[in-house]
Amino acid sequence: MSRASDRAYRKIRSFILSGEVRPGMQLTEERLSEVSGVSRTPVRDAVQRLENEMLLVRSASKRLSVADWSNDEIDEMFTLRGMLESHAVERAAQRMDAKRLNQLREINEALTKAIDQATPDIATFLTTNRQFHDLILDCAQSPRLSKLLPALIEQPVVRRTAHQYSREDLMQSRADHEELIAAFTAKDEAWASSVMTSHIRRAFHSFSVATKIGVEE
Amino acid sequence: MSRASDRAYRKIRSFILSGEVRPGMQLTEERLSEVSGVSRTPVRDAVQRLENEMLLVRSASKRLSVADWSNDEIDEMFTLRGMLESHAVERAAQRMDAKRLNQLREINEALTKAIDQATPDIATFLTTNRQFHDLILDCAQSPRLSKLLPALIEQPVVRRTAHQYSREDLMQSRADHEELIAAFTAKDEAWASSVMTSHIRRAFHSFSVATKIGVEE
DNA sequence: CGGATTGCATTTGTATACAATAGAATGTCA
DNA sequence: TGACATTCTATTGTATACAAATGCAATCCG
Repeated sequence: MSRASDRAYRKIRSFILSGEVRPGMQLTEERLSEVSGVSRTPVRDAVQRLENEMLLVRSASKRLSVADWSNDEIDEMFTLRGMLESHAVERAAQRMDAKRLNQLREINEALTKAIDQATPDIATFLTTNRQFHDLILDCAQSPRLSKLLPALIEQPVVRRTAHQYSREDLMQSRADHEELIAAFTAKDEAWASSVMTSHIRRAFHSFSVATKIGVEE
Repeated sequence: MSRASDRAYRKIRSFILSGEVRPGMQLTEERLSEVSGVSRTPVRDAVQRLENEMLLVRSASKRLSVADWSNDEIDEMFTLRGMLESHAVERAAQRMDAKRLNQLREINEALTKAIDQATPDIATFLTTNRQFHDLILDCAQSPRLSKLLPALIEQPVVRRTAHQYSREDLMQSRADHEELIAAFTAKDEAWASSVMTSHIRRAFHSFSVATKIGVEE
């Protein structure tokens, strides 16, 4: 059986990622403990984790609310993610082995199946896409990156706009993954790194178009 | 009066940074609560913060110990710090104002005084150096960077070897700061960014020499 | 003798009661 | 009426007791 603090963490996190609780909304620890069915102690653990991921924020008076990001913060989030994932992919290229390379290929095949349909299966796309990035992160063998990156990758704003992505966006993602695999096969760190940089920035562009933000009017 | 969890955090943190508790050393929450004079509840808060900064780690069985980093992890820590501080300095260059520019100049004058002596005042050097980087971080106006960077900057391994830095290292740091100020004055982000990149990498080199690590034998 | 197993001691995890504090509401007086 | 002080209330912070889990060592059995 999992720990109560983990259950609370997952529950609150899913509320935020799904958009069930809106950015800026005020929360109380007691309310969260009711919702997640555990006492305030493990809730406080969970809340602190979510604060560190910047999904929750505390006002000056320690009151709790769901984070509400400015366009500048979202832009920077993608920038940082680009820098760190490019770095991760360099490390991964140096440490890649045949077994994991095959796993990457399998994951990307699953991803291909998900989008090669009349109506792309976005949920599966998101899951397999995440698996792909997670496996790379695993290959990078860096505890620090493994701690920092997930908080930049899993974001409510991204999650909520995913279903608006065009087929071209999804196809391009798949192609990027293919190229990454090629770079890994060639053990070419610089190639892998540059592909990842554009992969992430392109994701930001798709996101911007989907949400109409990031374009000065 | 500060909160108990903050007092515990500062106390435990100072033990780690000063080297009073050694890397790899096992700790218990109860022992820490005795040492810091508060109950286990705020100690757990403090410990979670320190875990996030990777100064403390938990084993698979949730037992607590002081982090002990490999050379690879230290190298990467400097790499990440270089990437993030270079990014911070770009943002800062765009947002710099006259008042803060003057503050930077004052801080660097204080730093100069600290090292222009028969025996350089390392403690003051560390303090003012930190002030310099903190003020830049403040100018960058990025909550995310403000959360991530301090954990990369304040590190026990660095702190403990600081007194071994040569006068040349200290003078070079001062010169880097001067150049950063010049870049800020010229509002030249790229200049500022590149200076910061070498500034951090040079710091890693000084550190490596001081500790004899990072050199394959 | 080696390896699994059980029981005990240590340590972490959780619930709950209470203390401290910040915000809101109410009252008071010029 | 409006600014200020004063309760009152809602919320977070802390201590403590107890539950669960983990490591360790003695024990048992092959």
